[in-house]
Amino acid sequence: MSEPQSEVELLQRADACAGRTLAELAARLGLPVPADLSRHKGWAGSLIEKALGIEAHGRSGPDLPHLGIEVKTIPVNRSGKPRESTWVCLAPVGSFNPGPWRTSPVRAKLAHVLWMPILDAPTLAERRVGVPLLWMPSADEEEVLAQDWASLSELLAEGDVSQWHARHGEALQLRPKAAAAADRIWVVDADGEWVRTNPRGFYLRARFTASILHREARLLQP
DNA sequence: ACTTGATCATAC
DNA sequence: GTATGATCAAGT
Repeated sequence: MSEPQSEVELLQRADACAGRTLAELAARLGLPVPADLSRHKGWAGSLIEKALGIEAHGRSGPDLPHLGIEVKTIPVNRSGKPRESTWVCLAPVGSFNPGPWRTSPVRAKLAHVLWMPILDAPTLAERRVGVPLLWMPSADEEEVLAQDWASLSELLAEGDVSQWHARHGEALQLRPKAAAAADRIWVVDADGEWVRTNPRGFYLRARFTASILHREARLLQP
């Protein structure tokens, strides 16, 4: 399958996934379904990418560079509420000039997102794809994100690593992002000293993505 | 129940 | 090590 060449083609493929179980999509692609995600955390996301004809991995930037669209699966419960926060990108650390929201890596990631809800079920194989939603931040959403970016990027630039925790931010938050808690990077702290801390990344809070998905009244087609 | 910190696999 | 894809599991 070639990559979707237009937004319409992408959305047609996405709609074709709606209502299908992960087992059905995997079978069509000749892929095994793991018993659970504990050691295959990105499996559903990769499965959906393959189902949409997106060439997985090997490139950075949006999933569809030509269309400028990022595809994200999001696990939701039976009520349609997100079960998890959403990974955005690695956070720049150390002394740097926090640029404006407009040119930030967070905005680059979130400018256009095709949300693919994955509805919870007793087993992984039985989970179904919900109704896809192509999202662009509204003016209000963008303002919230811009403000979070301003405050969080300032914290990062200041170098006070004790403040690099998950409790800041209304929509965006900072969280550790590494293979293990022991992973360390070097940064210049607020006193100009080199210190070691763990890498951080930006995540979207579940509250925020819940408000996005709320636009789609029915997450599962009849 | 929900949030925060920790973790898993794979490609390059 | 960085970036892709995320969820797990401890803490509150």
